[in-house]
Amino acid sequence: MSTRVTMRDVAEAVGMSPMTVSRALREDRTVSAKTRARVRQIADELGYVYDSTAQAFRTQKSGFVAVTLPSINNANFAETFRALTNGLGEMSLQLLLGSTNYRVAREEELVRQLLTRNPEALILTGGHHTDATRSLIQGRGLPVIEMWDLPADPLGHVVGFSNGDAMAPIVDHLARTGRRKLAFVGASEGADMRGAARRAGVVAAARARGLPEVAMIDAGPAPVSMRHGAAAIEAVGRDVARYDALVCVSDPVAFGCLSAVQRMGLRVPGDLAITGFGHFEVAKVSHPRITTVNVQAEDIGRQVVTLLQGIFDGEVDTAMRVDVGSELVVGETS
Amino acid sequence: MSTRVTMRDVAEAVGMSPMTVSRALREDRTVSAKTRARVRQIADELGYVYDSTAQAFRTQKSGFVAVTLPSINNANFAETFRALTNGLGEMSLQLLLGSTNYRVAREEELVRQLLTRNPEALILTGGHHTDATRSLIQGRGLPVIEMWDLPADPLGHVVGFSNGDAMAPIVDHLARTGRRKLAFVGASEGADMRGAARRAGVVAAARARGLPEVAMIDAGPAPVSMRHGAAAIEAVGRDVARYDALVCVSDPVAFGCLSAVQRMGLRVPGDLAITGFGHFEVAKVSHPRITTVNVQAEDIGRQVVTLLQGIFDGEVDTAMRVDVGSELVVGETS
DNA sequence: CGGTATCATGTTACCGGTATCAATTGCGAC
DNA sequence: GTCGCAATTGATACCGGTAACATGATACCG
Repeated sequence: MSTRVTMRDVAEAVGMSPMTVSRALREDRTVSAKTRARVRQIADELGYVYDSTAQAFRTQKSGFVAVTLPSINNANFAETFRALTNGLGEMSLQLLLGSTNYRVAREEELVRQLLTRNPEALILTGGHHTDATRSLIQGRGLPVIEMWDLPADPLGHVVGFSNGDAMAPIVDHLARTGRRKLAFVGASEGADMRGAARRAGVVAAARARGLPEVAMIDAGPAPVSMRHGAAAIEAVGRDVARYDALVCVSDPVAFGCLSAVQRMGLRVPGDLAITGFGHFEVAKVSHPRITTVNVQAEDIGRQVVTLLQGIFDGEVDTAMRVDVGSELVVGETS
Repeated sequence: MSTRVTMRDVAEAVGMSPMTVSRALREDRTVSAKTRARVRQIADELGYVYDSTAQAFRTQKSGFVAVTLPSINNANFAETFRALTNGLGEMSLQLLLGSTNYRVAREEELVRQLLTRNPEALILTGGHHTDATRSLIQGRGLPVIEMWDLPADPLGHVVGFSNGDAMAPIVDHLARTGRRKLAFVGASEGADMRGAARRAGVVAAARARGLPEVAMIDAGPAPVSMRHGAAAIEAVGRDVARYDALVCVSDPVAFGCLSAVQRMGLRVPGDLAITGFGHFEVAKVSHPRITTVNVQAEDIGRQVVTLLQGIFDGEVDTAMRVDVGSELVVGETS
């Protein structure tokens, strides 16, 4: 069994102390250029691989930033994640990702697990958590950022937008173009809190505009996607024509609805308007293009990075609340 | 500064040694049930959080399995990832994810970084790597699994399918239904090796069936998705009608092509057949449904888990090669 | 030329768990 | 009561880096 190559081995080969090797490999300028080069070369020759675990242990800095996402199969979250990876990578931080499948209980378990890795910050998607999650997080000095939401009672910092408020422009737009009988298509009440907030936003906006009560079309438990939207409309059948507009919880759901409606021979937007949420690629590409709301997923990631930089540099003392906003993008389905 | 709660603190509070606390928290049956319960309770009261870093350091087992994916914004990879998360979670292993953006140079950097975390296994998507990556990996005892491909010269174990061979049934199907003038729509030569393999598979199959040379429609650098497919077809314009069939590198690209073609007023499959790859949701839901190839992304994840179990249990000595296959799914676009 | 600043390197201890082996206790059998 | 064995618990060392401080060598100053 060839035991692994450590700094000590490199040091011995170089004829210097482990400390010097450590410094050399970290580009410490107190080590002479000559020594540094020699250490590098010999480390390579021996196939030395640095042990981040030991470093994390000794320095009590893991180099990890923990992130929870409801689902990794979501273009918007993926974009945020990519922005985080890039931004934090430049700060030599590595993302430790966990996916909650839209369940707060799973989130709790995940946070528990992630915390044992001693992350330097915790980034949660959404603002709803179990009490246990909250108490797990509180009290440690750990910076916490909730994103993709603007919770009323945040755990720490917040970078997001109001899922409820974001729906008002859609309802406005539909009302202005003469639609009155709206139906909301989304997941069943329960796990997806951002979806629920959007639903509530639609209901409130419709009331404010004096529209009739919004009908609810249930697409099943979260996460809901294209096929759930299509199946929900198929279940409703041609009765769907009794609505003026389908307001969907997300673009994939909207696309599912669009396909199902087209399949029935109804015309969009002639017979029925359809709107989505999230500015997913499918909304931009589909025929007709789906009216949606752009939430600037990438910007959320970038803002989180900026915020974390400020936190690590000690420039942030109070809990920040960044509203990245959202904007209506009118397509061809309304 | 309230220094963190350690096992020693818990031990002191309980009035026992840290060793006993360690055992109690790990459900070691040599600790009496009474002691275990007391330790648990006091640990909770003190807000003790276990330190996996210390454990990883001492035991030299990180509890990590490193995974590289080309892109996390891909439903198929996401499905594999989910299967891995679930399966490995049951073995108390945590995934350490990195995304390569379809670039082998980025993969090299990523592998280097991941290896410093001392993972217990390394799972790579695809079978093409830089020489440096290969030499980084070789020689350590680390189990390596390449997935989503069947490389000729594997690094270790393999769970995947042949991207080239998977295209033959598509070409067969198109040829049988009278299509002769095929065009392949995919990323430019370069980064995406699985895409290139698919392209080569189409060219080879077309030759074998005596079809005319396959035309190439370039959708730009990888990763290519819906909008790149659409843009590529828009660039070609109505000349696209000179082809019988568009064979696309993936379902999202196929969907982009479909939309663009429909937008031009051409009929699918009347004027033109379109095929995709990957059995993405969009292929099942779009109107018309896209003919595609099902690659069983989830099964790949499950097989990798099974394989890893075998490896950790010492039941696997030789390099395994698991072909999960693929199957044509005929839709309405051909 | 002595004294001090600067640069390069070394020594020691320690981060928080756990493997290993030793010690103690409890209990039934004889 | 004593012995033997199992059931518990404890003591010690160690995993591989690096912070903090110490040391030795060299340069530079008046």
